[in-house]
Amino acid sequence: MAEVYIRVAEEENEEPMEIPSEDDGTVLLSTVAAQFPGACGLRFRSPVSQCMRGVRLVEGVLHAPENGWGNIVYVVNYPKDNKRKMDETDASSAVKMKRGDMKTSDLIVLGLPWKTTEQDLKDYFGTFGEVIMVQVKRERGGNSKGFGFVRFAEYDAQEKVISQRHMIDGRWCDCKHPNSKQGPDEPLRSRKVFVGRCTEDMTTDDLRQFFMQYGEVTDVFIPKPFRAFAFVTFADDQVAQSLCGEDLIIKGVSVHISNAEPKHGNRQFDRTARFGNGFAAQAFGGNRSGIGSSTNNSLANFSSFNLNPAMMAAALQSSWGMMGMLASQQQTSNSGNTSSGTSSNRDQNQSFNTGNSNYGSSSASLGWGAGSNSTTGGVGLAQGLGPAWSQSPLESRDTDWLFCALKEPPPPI
DNA sequence: GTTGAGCGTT
Repeated sequence: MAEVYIRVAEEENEEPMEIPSEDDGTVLLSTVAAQFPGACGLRFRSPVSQCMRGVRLVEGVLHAPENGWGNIVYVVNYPKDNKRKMDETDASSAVKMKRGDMKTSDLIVLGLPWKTTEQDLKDYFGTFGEVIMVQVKRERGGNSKGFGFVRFAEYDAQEKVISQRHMIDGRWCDCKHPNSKQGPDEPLRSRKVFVGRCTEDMTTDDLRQFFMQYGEVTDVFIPKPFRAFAFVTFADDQVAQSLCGEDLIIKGVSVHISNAEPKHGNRQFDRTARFGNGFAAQAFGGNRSGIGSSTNNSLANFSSFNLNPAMMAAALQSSWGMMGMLASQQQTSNSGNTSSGTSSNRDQNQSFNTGNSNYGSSSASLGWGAGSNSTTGGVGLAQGLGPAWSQSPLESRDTDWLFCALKEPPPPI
């Protein structure tokens, strides 16, 4: 079947965006989520019954209704009511927040393609709000280090940017508060869980799509080479904590969820991070600012039932478990390597364009940013448009998994 | 096979 586009919108009467289907006529949830971060499914209004209907979702693959996708508009589903629309996030929460918490700060952008320039970053992030500083960190020779920094004028743009992943020049990138800024602002209760007994066929996409049913997932990390565990970070620490101790079934396999221990070399939250009950957090005043932990989540009030989010989710997950049993072995390599930019290695085996020496200093920032540490003024920008680089979005750091699988050395670049 | 990358002028 030829590629078709289906029309998807955040609300029924909003302008739809066209999302491409796969060759077999299905649509990957990951494709939808790339445009609608946090999406966990689709629904549509049946032309016959006039009722909303859910689109069948199996193993992260959305299947067309009986008569094909047609020309109707599909509406994005989000976990619970966690809609991530910018206008909604703040009107309410901003009121409760203290002023000091609303200042913007520099964000580190990880996983950048080597070829990405300051201008590229400004163009991309400019769609979220006014950008007052961008930098791409470079080696002395001018080669990108694969990360950079960005700062926004508006706090809500920053929040939005942190809350999702970013496709920049063909790679998935993550924006976070840099380590240098985290310090005591790190939430005391970990939003990250350890997922033990993983199998090798679990991709970051699989885990993201699975765990998204419990709440917004902000990061998935799978060490490479395969080590049978993973880390999943949620936007909300309560969600993370509620899952600890559970044995969940993913793709037919029972995985064990437990607290993520502090990373080696990260002293910041020794001790306190392991307490899941919130005691320590409350003792210290609980709600720390900084790391965009969205506090107004709909799962929080589960305590008024005798049902915690994990229990509720356990009921909801059955389809995954069963479908996983049946389908895991026949899955073709559809979403395989769209997985995370956060779990790729950083080998430097790529063809830098060494002829490009336009970068006078290691940082070319949009220099006028208030309070930013820029020093170079804006000149770097105009020069940042380098020569045409190879357009291949796949870089060698993305394909280590492939070479592992083939048990052959990588071919020469 | 159950605890992880990379973090900012030089």
